[in-house]
Amino acid sequence: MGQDNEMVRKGPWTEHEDFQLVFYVRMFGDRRWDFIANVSGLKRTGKSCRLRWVNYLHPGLKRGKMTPHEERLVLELHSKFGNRWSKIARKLPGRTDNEIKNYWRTHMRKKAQEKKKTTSRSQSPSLSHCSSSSSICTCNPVVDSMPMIETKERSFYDTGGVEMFTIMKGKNNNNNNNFKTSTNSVSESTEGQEGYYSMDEIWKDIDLLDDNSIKPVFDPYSGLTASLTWDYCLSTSWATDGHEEFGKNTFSLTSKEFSSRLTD
DNA sequence: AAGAAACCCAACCGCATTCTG
DNA sequence: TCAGAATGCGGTTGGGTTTCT
Repeated sequence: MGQDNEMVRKGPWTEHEDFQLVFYVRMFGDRRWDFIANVSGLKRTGKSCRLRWVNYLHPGLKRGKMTPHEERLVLELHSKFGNRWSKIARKLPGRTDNEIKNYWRTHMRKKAQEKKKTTSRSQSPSLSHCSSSSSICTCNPVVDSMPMIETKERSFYDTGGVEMFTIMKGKNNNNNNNFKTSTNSVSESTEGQEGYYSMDEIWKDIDLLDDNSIKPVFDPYSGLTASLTWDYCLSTSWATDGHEEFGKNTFSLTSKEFSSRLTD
């Protein structure tokens, strides 16, 4: 948290920041956020990086409207768990707690209230237990039968952290397929706009990093296609004196340096 | 057509929990 | 075992967009 004293960027993320974050998460996994924040050269807190990743950049995220099924599930799960958004999100693959939370605030709460009203009016006991209140039982076989291991459950967002790095170090990246699980466009509204670099494209580029020994990286800002060998990254002192030192020496780049260094 | 209201969602904040040395 | 750091979570805010009047 030493970076708190430095100039810390806040507010909306730029595409270049996104690209950089994805790159470094891909390299180091999505665990050590302060470390990633440091080595990436992003002037963001680890917390901010994590949030951006979890809520926007994660490859498995669904985008777009909730399906009726998801909608129903949210309603039912909320009746079971209350405002435990992360818990609810785990049952809705591709949806984030933030997304569900926002969705609930706008759509569902209103619906639930309406439902409650109509229920109380019509005095229908069969529906009353599934209203917006945080009652305990769902009585819903769909919800209740869904597999969820409470404790050791692996987070949807977890891409593997150091484990993944180990795999990459062995240059066997087959396991990384699960890293890119979605071809959904991240931003439907901006898709196709000129100059907009969608997450699809970012992922496509980053995916290429896995496929070739010389890895092309397209920097949306510089417009350069750079090449970076993993050997270059991995031949440094990663495994010896701790990640931080490695990171400072090798990856502490500003945005511009980031793209230009890659072309070397 | 313009202003107001409602909606949507990304991002921040603070607190709680877990991890690590 | 304990303190500090890191991470996770839920609540809230603010700005952009869409819909309504």
